Amino acid sequence: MDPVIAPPPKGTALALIDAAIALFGTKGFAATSTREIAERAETNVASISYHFGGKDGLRRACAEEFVRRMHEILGPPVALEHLSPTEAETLLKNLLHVMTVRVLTESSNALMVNFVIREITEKSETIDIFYNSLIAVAHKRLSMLWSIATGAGADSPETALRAFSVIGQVVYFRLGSEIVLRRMGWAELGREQAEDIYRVLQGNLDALLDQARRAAP
Amino acid sequence: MDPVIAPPPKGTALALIDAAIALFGTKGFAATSTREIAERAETNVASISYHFGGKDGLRRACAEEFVRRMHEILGPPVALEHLSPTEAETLLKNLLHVMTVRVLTESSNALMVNFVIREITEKSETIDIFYNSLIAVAHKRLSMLWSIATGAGADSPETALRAFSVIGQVVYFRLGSEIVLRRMGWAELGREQAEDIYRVLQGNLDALLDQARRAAP
DNA sequence: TGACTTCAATCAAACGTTTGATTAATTTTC
DNA sequence: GAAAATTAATCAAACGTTTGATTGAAGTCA
Repeated sequence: MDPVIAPPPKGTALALIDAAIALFGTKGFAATSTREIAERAETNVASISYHFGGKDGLRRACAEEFVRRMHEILGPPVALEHLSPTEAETLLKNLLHVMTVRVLTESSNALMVNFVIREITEKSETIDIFYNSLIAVAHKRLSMLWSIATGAGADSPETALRAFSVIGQVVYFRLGSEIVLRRMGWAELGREQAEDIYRVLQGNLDALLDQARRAAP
Repeated sequence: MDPVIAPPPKGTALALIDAAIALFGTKGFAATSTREIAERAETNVASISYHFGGKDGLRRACAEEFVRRMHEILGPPVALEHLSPTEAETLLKNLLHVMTVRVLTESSNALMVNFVIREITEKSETIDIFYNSLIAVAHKRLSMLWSIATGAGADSPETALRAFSVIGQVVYFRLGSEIVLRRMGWAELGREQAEDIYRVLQGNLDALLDQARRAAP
């Protein structure tokens, strides 16, 4: 089931992946030329074919690298079974905070998230990579935490959709940052602004938790 | 301030715009060739230069067409000043329902939204068109309704961010539909599924309204 | 007829990929 | 342990194709 885990790339291969993620994230896959990637990685175009078999192979390698880094951020899976509702709520808010602040402010993460969303909307073949080795896991964990914190069914469709709606808020602030900046009169989306956003999202989460607990105490 | 409103395109020009929105929405601007657009519009490539001055001009025309159609959907601006909180809440839910169902299920709208989000994340020059003639207006209306329904300050940063977070949920289900379909085990995102999603989003909205009213009655 | 629109044909530029040569380690052979 | 052979990696140059744009002729409609 689990694919063979290739060793993390180093040297030129890694430089190409870093350059590609940055460029794919800002301009999109099709709009980025192999020459541009090679130039940014300070190597020759032929390196792309040599290391990854071509532009598509590099795209796939970027997806795998993204998954690898996300797993580092998320850390090893925590045993959730014996958490109290209060503990689950704390973990839930921690998760939301990490997602909000790191995704919105760290430019490397921001570019990676841009890249992933593009891949998803373009229905690229890399979706399988993201889905199987990241999203399914992360969404399951989120649903589980929600379930423990509120008493709702962990596998109910409603819980699943609710978890997506929470993720969706964060993703939107990343994608629509250009719009948000204009509307808010912000010059940049830095730490301060991300905390402002988190405060609102945490308020939303509190409201949802309150409601859910009243419905299923 | 307001740009001169050109007459809505007809004939070949309109066919080109329709074809372009569909292709830009599914594959992205850079990945779509002018030949492909012309073929879908059942005309010659040269028509693009003739009618729009080039591929970039067609992109701009697509943005303007999107704004035009959105204004048709939203209808003429309603006077909001004398609404009761209950009326405002009803309008708010209507707005959310229209956004959710139409954006998620009508394929033409879905493609248009995809196109717009791409334009925004690519920081295309068309952002100005969307922002000035649509987003600023829509967001303001949403904030105003929220303000009337809850008593919160209409122009406070918190209200503005809250409005974005509500929009974000809908946008995410459009962009991430591929992921959502897999997780939910759905074969398609049709009317039935959109209503499922709306039920959850309306629940979210109810929770937010409750909380806001308790905070500022 | 005359203004508007569409057409096939053509262009230079940019695209992803491939090529053969070159270099510096690493392994094999005696 | 030195010489020979193999491998991994990088490079400049060129490949054939596709790109967006342009041209001048042909068609359309009032």
